[in-house]
Amino acid sequence: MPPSSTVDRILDTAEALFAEKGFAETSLRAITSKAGVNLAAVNYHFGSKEALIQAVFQRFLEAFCERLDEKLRDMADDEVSLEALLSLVSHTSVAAQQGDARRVAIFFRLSGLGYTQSQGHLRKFLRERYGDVFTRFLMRLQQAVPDVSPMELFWRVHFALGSTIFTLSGMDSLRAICKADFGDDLAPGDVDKRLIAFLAGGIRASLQAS
Amino acid sequence: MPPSSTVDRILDTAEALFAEKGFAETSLRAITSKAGVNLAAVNYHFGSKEALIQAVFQRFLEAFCERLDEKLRDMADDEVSLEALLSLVSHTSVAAQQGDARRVAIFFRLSGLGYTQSQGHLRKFLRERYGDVFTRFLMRLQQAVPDVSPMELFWRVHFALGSTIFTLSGMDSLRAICKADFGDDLAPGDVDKRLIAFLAGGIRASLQAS
DNA sequence: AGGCGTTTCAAACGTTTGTTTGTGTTTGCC
DNA sequence: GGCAAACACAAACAAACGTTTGAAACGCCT
Repeated sequence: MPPSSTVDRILDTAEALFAEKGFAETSLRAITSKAGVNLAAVNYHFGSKEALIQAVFQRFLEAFCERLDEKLRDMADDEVSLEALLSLVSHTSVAAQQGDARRVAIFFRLSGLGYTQSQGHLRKFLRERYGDVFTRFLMRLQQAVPDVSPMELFWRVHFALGSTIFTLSGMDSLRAICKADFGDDLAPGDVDKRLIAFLAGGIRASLQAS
Repeated sequence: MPPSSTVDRILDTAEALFAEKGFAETSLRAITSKAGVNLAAVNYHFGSKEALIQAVFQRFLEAFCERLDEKLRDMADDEVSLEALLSLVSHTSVAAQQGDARRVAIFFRLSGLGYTQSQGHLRKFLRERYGDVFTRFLMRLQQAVPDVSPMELFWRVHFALGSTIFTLSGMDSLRAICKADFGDDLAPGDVDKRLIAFLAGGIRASLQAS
């Protein structure tokens, strides 16, 4: 099967299973048997399970961060609206996964797991590797909403991050519920639009004195 | 040690360890040894690890849902603002944990884990048990923002849920980062206020035609 | 063809997991 | 005081885990 090597088959299967069940709940035997490769292949090609997890993230985030950074540079010093910046993240996610909505969902699901699960090695790995792209994006956001103080923005960005990861993690289930309850079969793009409106409203909200 | 029985010691220790590391990553041996009870005690009193997880959630949510439902009934048909409803959830969480901020953080952290981890038994358990309280709260929300269509509200509530769970899951780390970066040592209550303002802004946001 | 580095494979390794067993120990009730 | 029922305990259980091993198969180069 030349179109997919052993390494790729492991990565493809691992990212799907990790997204579905979590890291600790996914065994190497489950990955290798579903991928049709030998059990020892993971340790041979990646060294350990921990390294495999990092490799999965790296393949995801490399493409995403590269594209995002490029777009941010292209904008130079232009004034960019808050909505445009949020849409940029959305579009970059989709583009980085070559338009495959299923993979986009996996991408955010894994991001959420990476944020909540794992007691250290992953967070550290992600921070060291992609922290500065995040910082550059944050500065752009600050330009778009100068009325919001830096500290306020810090919190609101994390609020927004929570919404995004949480929503897109379970997007499939939520769309199914939506269809069942309201008879409305939304496309993933429709959800994005709604989410962006929500986030923009929240980030711009006035903080009442109290 | 009469003030805390074996069952309570197991529940206390389990909820703390689950919140810290996740369900799969926490072994029964870790729980029982830290709790100072025999390994077999878990299976004797709860039946299985899965049942222990459910028992931990039940102890948390019973108190919370009972209080929340009571407050909702007290409001009868009064007009209640969106902010007041969101604050109600916040205050009820704190009250249900007897004001212990550490336990409130654990509560939300566990909620997040329950939502993302576990492939079914927990979500089903939670839905069957506490689904109607959630529905009643949703109806109140709809009264507070009649301009938002039911389907739109459905999505925005889940966006808000994501923010809340995600934020309060990692509140401690975020407060530490905030202090390091801005020199501002926020109390948990301050975070709540900011979060509520963000959520209200998002839920009320206008959905631009596009 | 032959030798060599790379990759695959079945099998086994030592741990750790959740659970069960059998035997004490305590407890409350008549 | 004695007798069940409820509980605690050390020990062992089978299963699953990540990892390692050594030999077989492959692709390539001269």
